[in-house]
Amino acid sequence: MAPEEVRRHNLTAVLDRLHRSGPMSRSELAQKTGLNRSTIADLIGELSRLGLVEEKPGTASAGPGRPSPVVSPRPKGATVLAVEFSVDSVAVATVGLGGHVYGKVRQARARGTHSVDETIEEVARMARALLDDFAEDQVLVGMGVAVVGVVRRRDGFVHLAPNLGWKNVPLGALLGARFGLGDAVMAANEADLGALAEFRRGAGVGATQLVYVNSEVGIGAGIIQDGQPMLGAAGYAGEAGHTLINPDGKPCTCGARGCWETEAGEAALAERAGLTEFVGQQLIEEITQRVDDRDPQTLQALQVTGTWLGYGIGNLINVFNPDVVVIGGLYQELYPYLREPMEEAARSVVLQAPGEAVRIVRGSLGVDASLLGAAEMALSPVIADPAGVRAVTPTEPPDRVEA
Amino acid sequence: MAPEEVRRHNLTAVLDRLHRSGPMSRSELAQKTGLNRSTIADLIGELSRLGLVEEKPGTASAGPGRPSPVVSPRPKGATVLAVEFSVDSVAVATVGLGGHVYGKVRQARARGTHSVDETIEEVARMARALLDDFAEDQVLVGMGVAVVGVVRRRDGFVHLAPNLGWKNVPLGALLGARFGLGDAVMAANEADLGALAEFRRGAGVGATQLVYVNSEVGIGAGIIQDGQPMLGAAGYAGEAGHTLINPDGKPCTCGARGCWETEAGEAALAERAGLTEFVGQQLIEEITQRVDDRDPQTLQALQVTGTWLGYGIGNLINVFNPDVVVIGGLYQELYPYLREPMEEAARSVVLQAPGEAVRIVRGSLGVDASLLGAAEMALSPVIADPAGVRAVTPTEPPDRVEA
DNA sequence: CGTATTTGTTGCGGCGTCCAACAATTGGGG
DNA sequence: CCCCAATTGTTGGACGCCGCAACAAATACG
Repeated sequence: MAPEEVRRHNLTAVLDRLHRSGPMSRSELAQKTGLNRSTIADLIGELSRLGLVEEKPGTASAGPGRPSPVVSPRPKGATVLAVEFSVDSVAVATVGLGGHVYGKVRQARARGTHSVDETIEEVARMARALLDDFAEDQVLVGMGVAVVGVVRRRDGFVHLAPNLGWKNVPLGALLGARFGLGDAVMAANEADLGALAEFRRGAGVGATQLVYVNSEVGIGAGIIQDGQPMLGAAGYAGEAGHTLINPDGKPCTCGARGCWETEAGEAALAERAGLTEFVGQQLIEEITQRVDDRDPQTLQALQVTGTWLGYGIGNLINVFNPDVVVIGGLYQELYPYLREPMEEAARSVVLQAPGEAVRIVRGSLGVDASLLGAAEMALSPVIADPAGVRAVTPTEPPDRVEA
Repeated sequence: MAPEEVRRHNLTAVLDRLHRSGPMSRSELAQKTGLNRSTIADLIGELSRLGLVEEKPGTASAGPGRPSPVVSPRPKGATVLAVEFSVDSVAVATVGLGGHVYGKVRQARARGTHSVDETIEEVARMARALLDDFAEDQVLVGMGVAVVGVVRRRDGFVHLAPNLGWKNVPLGALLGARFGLGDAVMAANEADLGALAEFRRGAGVGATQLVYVNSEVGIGAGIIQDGQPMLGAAGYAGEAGHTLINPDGKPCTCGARGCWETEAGEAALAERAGLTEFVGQQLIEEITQRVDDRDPQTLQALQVTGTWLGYGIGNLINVFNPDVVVIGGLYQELYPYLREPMEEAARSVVLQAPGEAVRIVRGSLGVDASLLGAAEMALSPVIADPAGVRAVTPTEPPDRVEA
């Protein structure tokens, strides 16, 4: 490890703290990082010159002593485009260092197959409005993409996204080309990014081992292991929705039978509730309505589905020994109704030791978890090498098509 | 990161390479670590003064140029006691840096409850013979312990070890006190350590994401994630044997029903084969015999058990996206018979993407995997801080009891 | 208003790595 | 047999980065 690597390491340590925990006094930074006051001063100076942090004179004063200036991450210094391709919507946001959201657009779409090209053009239109709002000195550094499907981390290759009708789509490369961002595009699975977001800015802050359970049409899991996303050998880890949990179960879209998601997924819930004509948000609303009316079939459906959900969660707890399990996706909204059977079922599976320390909680970022996770992912190279920040200038998106 | 931490980091980088990959020329070390020739010379000098490596003059000469001396890890410089408390045996070994095994003793025991104190005394007797063989200048640095049960990593507290009849035993502290090793004792689960050993010195060398499936009485998994053992929040990760895989299955010792190990474990196999009076090695031998005789019930039992084994492995592949799955424990020996149904069942569960790159292989370390893993674990503090090595002197174990 | 306390600032020293020049050693070609 | 190219250990010096200690600045409290 060369001296310059040490420098990078320490710049990262400081910036990472600010990015995660927000504004902080210089002296606090020195304490937390264990670095000397003079070193911190020097590091802050460099980060400030790079435009990644800014200092406001001594706003923080508690007790006697010279007031310490407060250092804040500077969102304009490094902003990313976050994009989410979800089951029934597409979303774009601009997010800066420290997690500041400049703007966010979500566009509902019918479920089913969508052309890749048209979808990208739609994203381009949505992004244009957000990019137009950029300040003069605002620096764009890349793009993060969340996809509801199996995505290879390395290059953003979409192996399979049944809910979009995509197969073997080099999405990362396509977006990079379309926006003129080259390889400053990172893509990953929705659940993995939801996990990252809830871990960084949501219900899982402070966890060391986090399991995020994302339910949309299918069920996916995202895992944070020792503070780092667990990617697997090729970035495909977390496909817990297709673990076998009931050999006598229903056939699954994946070709197997009795997968967790065939028992605990949205379709299973809808079928048990006799509401197969509804999907997504409408299904949620319909169910909520019927719960209020104390409809027995709906209550029973929630009971059964919650139980299956809990079995699968129990399995994940035994395997990962997490301190937090976060329920994300659709079921966030049904959490109050699913909670009891889910927790009971999980308890029935979980061994005593891993069961003692775990909390099962509802996600706190709502539908935007994956989108925010995509932003976090795209910001990570900046934090890993603050001095290496390169601004990218997107090619001008096309003018809006006039009617 | 202070300068002294940089030094430690680089010492670790060099020693770790030697420990894992064995003897290596100086120039090769420089290449692999990216450090300068002069820096390498300095680091080797320090490690040599610490007694952790030794140089033999230019044995390695390929092509023109000045021959580069070969640097080797020096096992005597840091040796550990490795102990394994398994289902039907206790084992002790002395292992030095680089993985050199000085001696190894395994003592078969009947299954069932064993007194903690007597077991520790037995280990002390076994260890004595090995310690007597120590050379004058051989340095003992600690003890690593593998336990067939649920063990808390931090302090070696045995939460539950049904196969030994132990519950809430502060094993780490007891062993530390008995041997006068204080807190230089580390304990962990058998499967976790089997994973570590196969990853470092067995069938999983070179993997990035490894899943080790250990079958003794129950089934446990050990996971290597990005080259590091995955421990979970409290060190209990990997209890895959108690994941629900068949809701209509048999009751499990854990209180639940349809756990993976009730379907794919040793007891299930024995029952299907009609050999419930045999356990462990005897069961293996009996089965092997009957397979040679083409006994239909045995063949069928292997077919069914292999299938269940494969389902669970498939689940793990979907969740972890490993590049290697290593079959360890009892089933290593039945691997040839289990392989086909296992692989077919796994394939039926695994998604295409994570299934493409994975290899399912038989462990190559045999019954000693966990024991060797315990040694690797106990050696890890030396590698993490080579300059901080402290020799420990075990209290003289009691004289052998004369008959 | 003075004192204790905390923290930024500054100059210096130390540690650890890199660099460049040189020496050592070997293989191969004439 | 000798010379040259290639590779690598060795050595002294330079550089980068951090820690330290003394000092200055700014605040709370009595």
